[in-house]
Parts: sequence; structure tokens; C-alpha cells
Amino acid sequence: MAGRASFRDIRDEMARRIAARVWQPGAIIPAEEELAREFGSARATVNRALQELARAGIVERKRKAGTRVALHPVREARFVIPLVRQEIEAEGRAYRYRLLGRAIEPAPADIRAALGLAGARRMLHLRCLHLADERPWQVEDRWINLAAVPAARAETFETIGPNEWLVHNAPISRADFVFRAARASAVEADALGLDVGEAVFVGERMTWLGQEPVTHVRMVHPPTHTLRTSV
Amino acid sequence: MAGRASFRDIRDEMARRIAARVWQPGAIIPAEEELAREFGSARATVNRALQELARAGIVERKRKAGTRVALHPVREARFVIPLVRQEIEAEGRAYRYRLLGRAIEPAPADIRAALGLAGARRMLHLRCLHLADERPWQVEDRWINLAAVPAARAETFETIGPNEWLVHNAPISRADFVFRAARASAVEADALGLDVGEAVFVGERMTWLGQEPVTHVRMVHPPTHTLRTSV
DNA sequence: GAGTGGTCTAGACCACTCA
DNA sequence: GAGTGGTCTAGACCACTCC
Repeated sequence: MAGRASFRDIRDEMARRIAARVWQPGAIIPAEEELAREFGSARATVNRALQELARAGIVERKRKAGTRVALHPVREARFVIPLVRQEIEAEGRAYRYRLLGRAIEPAPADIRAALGLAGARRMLHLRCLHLADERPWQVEDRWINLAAVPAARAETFETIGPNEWLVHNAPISRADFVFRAARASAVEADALGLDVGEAVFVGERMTWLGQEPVTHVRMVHPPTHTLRTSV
Repeated sequence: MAGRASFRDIRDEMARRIAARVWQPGAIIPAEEELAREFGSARATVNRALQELARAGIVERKRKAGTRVALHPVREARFVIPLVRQEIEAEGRAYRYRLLGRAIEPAPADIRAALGLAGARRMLHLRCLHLADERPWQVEDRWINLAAVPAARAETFETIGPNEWLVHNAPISRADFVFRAARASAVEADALGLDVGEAVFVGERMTWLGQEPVTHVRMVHPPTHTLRTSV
């Protein structure tokens, strides 16, 4: 603390005061200039610290009105989207991957619609199983647009999962995610060792590079799976 | 464009170049000083623009090495957590709320565990139905810690939902979220007009003010419901 | 009108990391 | 060692909004 205070120090100290309710929910906190004097820094530094707190939803700022502690700091939740392998290994479990099927065939209408592809198009269709400690964790049903990723045609995907392969071989610029509950189809139930009709947690991801669709993946998990976050 | 370029203008112009692949995925882009010359701004302004792109995962920055366009801009997804009313009205549908049950009773062990409450404790238990265009949208099963929110004891919750009431009456400092798939219980199926055992999409939220638990809510949706985001 | 946050500039020094 | 990003300062002007 001998040197200059960084915006991080100031941000953390202000967050501490809010958490300790030195500054109470709903209360106005001192203006930037006053805080700058207190912390012995430039106003711009305090401003940066406060902007980070505002972006996190911890404070709310209005010109002239000042800065006040938010009553409800949580307005959004963020989920990191890890590779399956990392997700499993982060839990300290052994990861294993198995290819269930590989074909080049016309994509069904719902996949084409989700990707915004007009007309029938032959795509690379992969079905994979991801296991944690030898227990089924996720069934993956993936369609890859060979026009966007021609190199995928030469890859067998027998030892590397499409997700990991694509990360290194297919840049993207945009992605959509959808999460839902569904009943397990016969094929999914079989792969996951569940009863047909059991509730499964389904994630879908669609990616594009510019205007060109890259891939669509449907990830099906047993009902024990959860998506969680903390704010 | 006659005046000074703002960091927003610069950020958007750089994002445009990346989207248009003028700057290709994986490529190094010019250094801050050079960009500052090009845009006729201070280096700090370019720095702020680039930091926003880096925070969004669109570029990756390293000292000495420079700034390069990310191959995989998506590492996390953000979901806004709206009030049910806003969620329904944003879809242009009519919102209606109905209280199904209200009682002060001991909280079950799983609720106490999720909130980190030791020992049995009597809490305010509410069951509510939220409808969109008169069709069941969400069943809400909520427990409120009366020690943290004593004013809730005097509220009937017959005309205002607990979520909206709490937003105005109970500040919080932290929240956890969990999403999962489950099979509808008899009570849930009845409220939502589903068959027992149908797959439902379940969200749970737990909130705290400092160390004190505020509320636990379990939100159950029909399987048509999805959680979606776009990056 | 006046108070507060929002942003820009110009310059400086530092921290990291590559060669 | 040197190039690049990271951050801070001091000052300025602007934009918004409350009174």
C-alpha cells in the first residue's frame, strides 16, 4: 500500500465496503472526486473502478444523481462453456471418448433451419459418446458443414472428439446456445443407459464464421447433470 | 464522424473488420500506437476499445506479442435473469399470476442444505403459478427466510408475486443458479397441465444478503421452455 | 443552473515476454 | 534488450439529469 493505489485495489476496497454493508444497499456512495481524494488517486482511476462495479451490477450510476449500491446486484448469470473433456477432468474424473457413428448425408430440416441453410445439403454427421470414469456423461450428435470446414472430410474422429478438433481447425465468429429439457429418445437412452422417455438435459450449440454456418451440435446429458453458476 | 472518434466508434470499427475478416482469425492486428495514429485518437482510447474486445473474447492480447484475433471468440455465455412478468410480456403475451398456497412451516432438508441453514427453521413457503395468455408458464415453489425478511410475514402475496415483492423489499448481495431437467411430480404436472413424469425444465435460485440466506426458489417450466443466448 | 458521471488527451512509467 | 500492452495522472470538456 506504500505505492500508488491501482484501480483494482480501489475496486476491491469498495466491493468490500459494500459486502460488509459499510455502504448499505440502496445508499448513495461518495462522488468520484471525493473518493479520489480519499484514495489519493486520480479521478479517472476511481472512475474505472466504479465502472467495473457498475458493469457487474453491484452499483448503479446516474449523472447528477450519483452512484448508489444496487438493491439487486444480480441481473445476469454467466456460464463458461468448457470443452467436455475439461468439464470432466475439472471434477477429477477420467475422460474417455468414443465415436459411435460417422456419415456424410443430407442434414434434416430442423438442423438446416437452426443454421439458416436453404435447401438440402450433405453434411458430415457424427455421433459420439463422452464418458466420465467409464460412465456415460454426454451423447453428442453433430453436423459439420463441409463447405465451411473441408478438412473435416479427411478426419476420422476416432481418437479426437469433434469439439477439440474443431477448436484447432475451424475458427468461428458467432455462436448460439439453447438449453432445454426433453425425453430421451430410444437411441439416446441406449447410449446413456437410461430408460426411454427419461428426462434429459439438452444443450444445443450452433456456430458461424461470418455468414457461413460451421456446425450444429446437440449435447444430451442424463438428468443428474446441472448447469450452475454463482454471482 | 467529424469530431473526435469515441472508443465506441473505434471498438465497433475494429469489430467490423474482424467480422468482415479484413483481420483474419488468428492474425496479429496493428499495435495500439499505430491504430491510434490511424484513428487520430490517443493511445488510451484505442486501448480501451481493445480491452473491451478482449473482455468479450474477440481478441487475445499479450505484452510484446501483440493483439491477435481469437480463433474461438466464445468462451462464455451470458443469460439475463428477467422477472417472469418481463419475460412473458417481452414475448407480447399477457401475464397473470396466481397464488396456490401460503404457509409458515419447517423447511425441508434439501432447501436448508442449499441455503446453508443449520437445524430446522420455520420459513414462509409459497406456491405460485405464472401464466402466459392463460396458459401455465411456470410453477414456483419458494421458501423465504423470515429472519432475513420479516416484512414478508405481513404480505399475503395474493396480488403480487414473491419475486416482484422481494425485488422491492429484500436487498441481496449474492445469488446461485442451477438449471436441470427433471420429471414432473404429480403436483407440478397438475399445475402445468402435463402428464406426471413428463420432462420439465427446472431452474433454482438461492440468494443471500451477506451471510444470511434470503430465499430459495424452484421454478418449473413445461418442456417447451428454453434458455437461450447468442454470442 | 449546477452537480455528477462519461470520456478524451498527452505524457509517463511499468510489466511482461519474446528474441 | 526492446517492443507491446497495462495503467496512472492531470486536466479538460461534455452530457445528462435533478432541482
